[in-house]
Amino acid sequence: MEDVLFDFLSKYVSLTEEEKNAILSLDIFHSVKKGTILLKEGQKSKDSYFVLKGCIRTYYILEGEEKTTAFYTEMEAVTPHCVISKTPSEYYISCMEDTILTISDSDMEVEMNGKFPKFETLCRMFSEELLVKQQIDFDKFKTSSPEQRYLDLIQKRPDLIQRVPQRQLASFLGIAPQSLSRLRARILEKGKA
Amino acid sequence: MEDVLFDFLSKYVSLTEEEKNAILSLDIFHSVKKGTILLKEGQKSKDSYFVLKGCIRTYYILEGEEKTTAFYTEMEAVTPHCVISKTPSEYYISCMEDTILTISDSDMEVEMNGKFPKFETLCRMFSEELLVKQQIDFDKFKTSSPEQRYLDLIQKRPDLIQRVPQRQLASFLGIAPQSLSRLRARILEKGKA
DNA sequence: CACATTTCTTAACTTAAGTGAAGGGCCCGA
DNA sequence: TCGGGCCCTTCACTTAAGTTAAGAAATGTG
Repeated sequence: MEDVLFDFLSKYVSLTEEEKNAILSLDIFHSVKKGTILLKEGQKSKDSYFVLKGCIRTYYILEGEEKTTAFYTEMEAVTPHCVISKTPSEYYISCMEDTILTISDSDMEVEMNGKFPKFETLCRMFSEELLVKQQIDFDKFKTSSPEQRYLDLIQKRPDLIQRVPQRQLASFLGIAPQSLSRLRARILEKGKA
Repeated sequence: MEDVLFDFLSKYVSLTEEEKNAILSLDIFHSVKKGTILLKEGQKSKDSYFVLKGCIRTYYILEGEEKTTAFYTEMEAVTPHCVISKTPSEYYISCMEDTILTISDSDMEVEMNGKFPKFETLCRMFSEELLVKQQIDFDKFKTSSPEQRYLDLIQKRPDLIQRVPQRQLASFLGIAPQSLSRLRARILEKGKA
C-alpha cells in the first residue's frame, strides 16, 4: 500500500528514502469499514484523507434529506472545508465500502512542510492541480443538462455507476432520484429506437 | 496599488522588505482596458492573474454561444487550466471593465518558490483556500434551484448583478438568459404579493 | 445624431425536472 | 420464514426551464 502512495507522489516530486521514512513514521495508513463516518456535521477536525482503495463520499443533510455532493475513489484526496476554515463542518464524510486511506492532520502537515520544503512543493502542486480540475468539472456542470451530465459520468467514471446507490448519484448530478430513474429510461428508449 | 496587494498577502504570510522588493522587481502590475482579451481558446499561456481593481470573466464558446462560467473581481485570482495542464486553453478570459491586475507567469513562480520558501507557503495556502471555497460553491450550486442560486448571488455578490450583463449572469447561474428574466419577474411578483 | 447591433423582456409553446403516491424487489433482522 | 424498511421504478400531475420569436430598450459606432 505504501508503494501505491509513493508511486502517486512521484508524479509530483521525487522523494529520498529519508523523506519517505518521515512520511511512513507518521503512521497515516488506516483501514476503515464500510459505513464508518469519518466526519460529522458540526464537528471540528484537522484531518485530510487520501483514498488508496475503496470509496468515500461527502454529503449534507438538508431538510432531513441526504445530499451527496462528491465521491472520492482510488488516488483521490479530500481536505474538508472545516480543516481550512477552522469552523465546524457543514457536511458528513462516510465510507461507501471497506476502504484503505491515509489520514493526516494539519499539524502534521505544518510540521512536514517546515522540515521538508519538497513536501510543501508537493502540497502546492497537488492543490493547484485539484483546483483547476475542479474548476473544469464545475464549468462542465454549469453548461450541461442533467442528461448530459449523466452521459458524461458514464464516460468519465463508469465505476461510480456500479458501486454507488442510484439516489446518491442523483444528488451528485444535482437532481431528484426519480428524475434520474426517468432520465435513464429515456436514454435506454433512445438507444433502442 | 502595491499596498493593496501586500495587505492581501499579509493575511497568509508576513513578508520582509527584501521579499516585497523581489515581488516588485518582477514588474507584474498591469492596467488593461475594458474588452481586452487576456486568453483565447486554443492558446497556450503560462500567465496567472490577480485582480486588484476591476473585473474579468472566463467563458467558453460552445455551439457558437458564449458560456460564462466565472467572474473574478477585487482580490480574486485565476490560474487558467492551461497553465497547469500545459495544454491549449479551452476558454477565453476577458476584461469586463478597465482593470488593474497582476500578471505572473509560471516560470516566475517557480523561480520565486525556489528563492523564497515563504512564497511557496503563500501559494500553497492560497490554493488550498480557493479549493475549499470552490468546493463549497459547487456543493451549493448542486443543491440549489436556479431561483435559489440567484437569490444567493444577490446576498453574496450583489455588486456582480450591477456590473455584469444579464445574459452573462444567466450562464454563470447555469440557465438561459430568458429564464433569468422570467425568474426575476417571478421574484418581483412574489415580493409585491 | 442616427443607425446598427446587442441586450433585455415578454409571450406561447415544448420539454424536462420536481413532487407525491404506489408497487415491486431486495436485504436484514426478529 | 415472515415482516419491515429501504431503494428503485413508474405514473400522474405541477412547476419551471428550454426554445423560438418578436418587440422595446440600451449600447456602441461612424
